[in-house]
Amino acid sequence: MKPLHHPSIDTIPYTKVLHALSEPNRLRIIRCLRESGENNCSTYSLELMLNKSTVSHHIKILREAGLIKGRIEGKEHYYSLRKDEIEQKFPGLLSSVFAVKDEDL
Amino acid sequence: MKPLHHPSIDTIPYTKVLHALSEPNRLRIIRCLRESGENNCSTYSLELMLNKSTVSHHIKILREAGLIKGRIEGKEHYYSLRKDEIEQKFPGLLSSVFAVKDEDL
DNA sequence: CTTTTAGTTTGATGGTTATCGAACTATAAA
DNA sequence: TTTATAGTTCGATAACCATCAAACTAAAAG
Repeated sequence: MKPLHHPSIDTIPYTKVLHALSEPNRLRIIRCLRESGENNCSTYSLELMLNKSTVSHHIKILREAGLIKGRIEGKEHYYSLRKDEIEQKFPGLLSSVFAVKDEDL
Repeated sequence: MKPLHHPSIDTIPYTKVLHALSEPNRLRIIRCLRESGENNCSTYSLELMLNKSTVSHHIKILREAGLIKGRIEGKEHYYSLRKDEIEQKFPGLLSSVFAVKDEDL
């Protein structure tokens, strides 16, 4: 069980964050995390109707872009938004993401 | 000389806009347009050290994502930001783009 | 200990993208 | 009319990406 790596926000280019957010399923994951605070992968496999390996892939990209952080509890992985850090480094970005209407994704 | 097509902002998904902005050279073009108001392609060929066909490609993606509009004058094409429309549809997004420091792109 | 459950990793596939050079179009200049 | 200039389009290439299934890892349940 290797621990999850969470990059320092300072090392992450803005374009990398935008790229992570520019995939519709990943954007849905981020928006879902705002509502629920914390979720695990099986939640998204169900909600997005994606294979679990695909979800794992998207989660990894979001994590490496500094957008989410993970916590392992038993055999479940829980993820949450790195809200304050992102807001500190890239002010207004997450507000913009959450302001968008579902039908405009 | 077929006229340039500018899609209505209402037809453009947020993820498409993010994707257009997630490429560093395209993001530089957008940020440059904020400063200068209007520019043509040769400006960017020089500034970004890219082949003119590559610049043309990026400009097209930005235009089709609803971010810029073009005006043809003689043999030069001038581009400008669709600032107000974007701000109306996706509030805060452009502010976030302009708030980023050059070294964090 | 065996089985189930949650998730990652790997390999493959089909699609997309950034880049360039060459050919093309259209306007302006000589 | 010939030439130069600004930009688009096309074709090719190499890299990247979203997706899935299969194999793997680790923890919980039986």
